[in-house]
Amino acid sequence: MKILVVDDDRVLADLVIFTLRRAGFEATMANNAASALRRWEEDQPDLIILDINLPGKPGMQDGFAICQHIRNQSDIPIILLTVRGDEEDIVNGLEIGADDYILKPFSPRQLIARIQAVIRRSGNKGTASSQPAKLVMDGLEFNPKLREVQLDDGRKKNLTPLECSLLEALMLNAGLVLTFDDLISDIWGAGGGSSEMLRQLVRRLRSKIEADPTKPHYIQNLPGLGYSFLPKG
Amino acid sequence: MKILVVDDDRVLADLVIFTLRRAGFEATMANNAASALRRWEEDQPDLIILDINLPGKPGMQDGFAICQHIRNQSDIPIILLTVRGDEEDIVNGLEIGADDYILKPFSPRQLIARIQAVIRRSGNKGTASSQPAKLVMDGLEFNPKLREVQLDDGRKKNLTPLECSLLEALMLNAGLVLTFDDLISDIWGAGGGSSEMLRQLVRRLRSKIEADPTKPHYIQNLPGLGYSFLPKG
DNA sequence: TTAAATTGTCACATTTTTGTCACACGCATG
DNA sequence: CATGCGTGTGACAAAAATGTGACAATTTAA
Repeated sequence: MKILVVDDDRVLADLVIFTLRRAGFEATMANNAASALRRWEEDQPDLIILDINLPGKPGMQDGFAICQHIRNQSDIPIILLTVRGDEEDIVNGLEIGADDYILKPFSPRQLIARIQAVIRRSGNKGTASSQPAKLVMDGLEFNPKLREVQLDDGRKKNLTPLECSLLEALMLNAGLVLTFDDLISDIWGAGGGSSEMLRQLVRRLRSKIEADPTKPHYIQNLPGLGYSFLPKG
Repeated sequence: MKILVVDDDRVLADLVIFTLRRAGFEATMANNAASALRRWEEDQPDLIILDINLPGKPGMQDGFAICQHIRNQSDIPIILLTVRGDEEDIVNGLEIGADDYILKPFSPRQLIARIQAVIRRSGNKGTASSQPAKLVMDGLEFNPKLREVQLDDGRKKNLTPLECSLLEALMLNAGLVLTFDDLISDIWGAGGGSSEMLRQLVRRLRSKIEADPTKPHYIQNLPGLGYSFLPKG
């Protein structure tokens, strides 16, 4: 999975690149519009992270223009970087075809979560190597591709797309606590979702994978914190 | 852990540096805005302590501007230094992204405690793969991230958010005496809390981590002084 | 199109956490 | 001994967080 980071702020771009590489992505960088377009054509990335405030010559290419240009040629996922407060930019960006946005400042974990959410939503067309075919933990076999789980008693259940996202997020971070906000932005992406929706989703997933949803074995709640998959590890 | 101290008052800055180094941190200093920005880029500190009253040329960079600039580029923790009374500055500072503030004058212990609190809060947010930090003392393992303690007999207990704050404050200052007021303002923040609430909290925490809450081993009371975690050492 | 599956919303039950009150206990002092 | 002070304890109420069921809205498939 190759990712192109476009940002005129080298420090921030470096930080993003570092985070991406640590998370196992290939990452390249462009610091201005011209270089961005060149990289886009030469490197053929699978995803683009684009600073919307990219400065351009008057009337010439800036972040929006790049976004539009690329969107006209491909449906490659685009994630916008923008500073808190420029809500207008976000709306514009999403309208011309960006897939998600991230507010600066952001935490590395947020960044990775968003990227994976976007990749998942846009259908995993990339190399299939990024995700393991099957997640198996404590008797629970989960096949995200088939959206199917096999319980420890052998029964199989089909999951809905959202249930899948949730279980995937939880199992990929098994033993750690994911906050409500982590999960919400992971599952529904920018701005979407609510804690109410998450609670329902958790309920529905539990009813499918837990032997007794009243006393959850896999998905546990840490009051005031969030949810965790097999917190004991 | 590298810390950058930005303050135009050299005497105070020296005192802070001295305190930090004694506590095992690397520390560098900047006495004006320009130097602060240079250090920020060159030294790549992990945390910044910033005097909000930093004088700047009219219309040019002062403490706020630096805070904002840095925050736009990174989510590095920023702690503001401000004199008692300038509550407005605090609000402004926190709004543009500072993580905490310390009122001057402050005790060295307070300073270290705040720094560790901020590090704990903002650190560990990193990749989901990072190991949760653990505090281990005299057979008691405390994982603030999971809000969980493991007793010396292997049993695990989940702590509530407030219980966590209390245990955190106590363990980070193990061997020292924390007064009621120290603990109250640490747990409930300025203005909140009461000694009654603290006594209840201590009771509830003891009932979870002490083998015999009647004869507390970890959390001891020093009549007239406050509480202390393992006062003997 | 209908019907089924999926997702979202609302009202309310249940549980967990936190705060408040009343009182007991030890201890020092007059 | 009585009194006051600081602290520990238990019971209970208030508040917050989470779980649940019913049903509406939406999407999907036939």
